[in-house]
Amino acid sequence: MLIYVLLGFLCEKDMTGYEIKQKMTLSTSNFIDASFGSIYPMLKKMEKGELIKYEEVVEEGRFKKSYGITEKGKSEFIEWLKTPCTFSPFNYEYLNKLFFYKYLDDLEVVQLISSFQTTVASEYNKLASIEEKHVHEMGVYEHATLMFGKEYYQMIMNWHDRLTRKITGKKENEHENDKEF
Amino acid sequence: MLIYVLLGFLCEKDMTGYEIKQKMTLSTSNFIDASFGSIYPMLKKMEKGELIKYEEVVEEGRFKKSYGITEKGKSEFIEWLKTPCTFSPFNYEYLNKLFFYKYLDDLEVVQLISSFQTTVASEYNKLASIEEKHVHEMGVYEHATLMFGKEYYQMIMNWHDRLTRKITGKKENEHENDKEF
DNA sequence: ACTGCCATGTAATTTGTTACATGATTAC
DNA sequence: GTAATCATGTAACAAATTACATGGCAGT
Repeated sequence: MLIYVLLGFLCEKDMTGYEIKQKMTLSTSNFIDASFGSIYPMLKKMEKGELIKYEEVVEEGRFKKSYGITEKGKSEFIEWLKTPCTFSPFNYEYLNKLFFYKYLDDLEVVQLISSFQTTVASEYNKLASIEEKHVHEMGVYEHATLMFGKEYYQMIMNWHDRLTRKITGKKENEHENDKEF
Repeated sequence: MLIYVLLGFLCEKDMTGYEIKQKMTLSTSNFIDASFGSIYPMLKKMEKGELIKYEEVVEEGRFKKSYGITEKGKSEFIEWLKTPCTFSPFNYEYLNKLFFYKYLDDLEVVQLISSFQTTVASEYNKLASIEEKHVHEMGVYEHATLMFGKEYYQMIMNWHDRLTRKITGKKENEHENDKEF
């Protein structure tokens, strides 16, 4: 979902395709790092759909297209942001969204996270039940990949718990010792 | 890399596309779970490339294509399996390979895992250095996604450590208390 | 002069998905 | 008889990649 990363970045300020790519490499390469070959055509497509607009500028003799988000783009982005994630283990959609949660209210974020936690927990349980039924017929490596899934989900749940505590703690100015997150 | 999952499954025994899909859902859906719309065309393509062959059989009045791997397919699969993974966070290639590591020697596996550990550690360090340089200009959520990456890599390293201990422990009949993996 | 970075873009290809279409068997 | 499962397949579409192509500026 490259489109939403681009919209998210353009929410903050106007940028060129090149600048967006740089920012992606720095801050989102962790879960998404598109190439120029997908960024530029996507920007063009979004411009046609009136989600973004651009000005042609010349800086230091260099030709640039400075893209900015439109009202239509902004509202479509926020709407996407508010939609709860369907979870799939190697789908970075939720990180993509979470990265931009600053554009939502704390309360809304906590609710979204909580609903996501439920989904993750149910995935964890699915794996746990597969493990229970089929461990005996599983080899070391098959079992290891299953453990990977379980540990992955567990990590996500812990990570979410810490994040939630950080958000609510920040809001209610709690005692919680949160320096560590 | 659907092709290698299919080859991997067919290494074990002859199967129909339908059976493969079932097995995937049960055992690899954790990291890959292709649809019929990709399995069947891929099987056809692999058959043309002589990586697999099939027999038409009729069982319980049902028409089936029972696919089996060829020597060419087997050697291409093993070659792929031996190639060290290029790591990318939301790329399940290494799980895909690891799932089939039973077809390699323990020694080879330990070496592959060890080389992979190095890659993961270097990714972890990349994130850590980004964090060090840019925490001050990062919002809560941006930081959270970065922490996700770090914790994810940490989890992988721990998971690999346990797996390595299990493999070497098994081989050398060590004292190690490995019941827990 | 040459290398590296800035900046944009296209074309071909890869790798899948979803939706559709068919038809047989099994269990209720 | 009808719903679920077994079994295969195609067509249209989606989302992104890699490789290629262009050109200007800045520093050595």
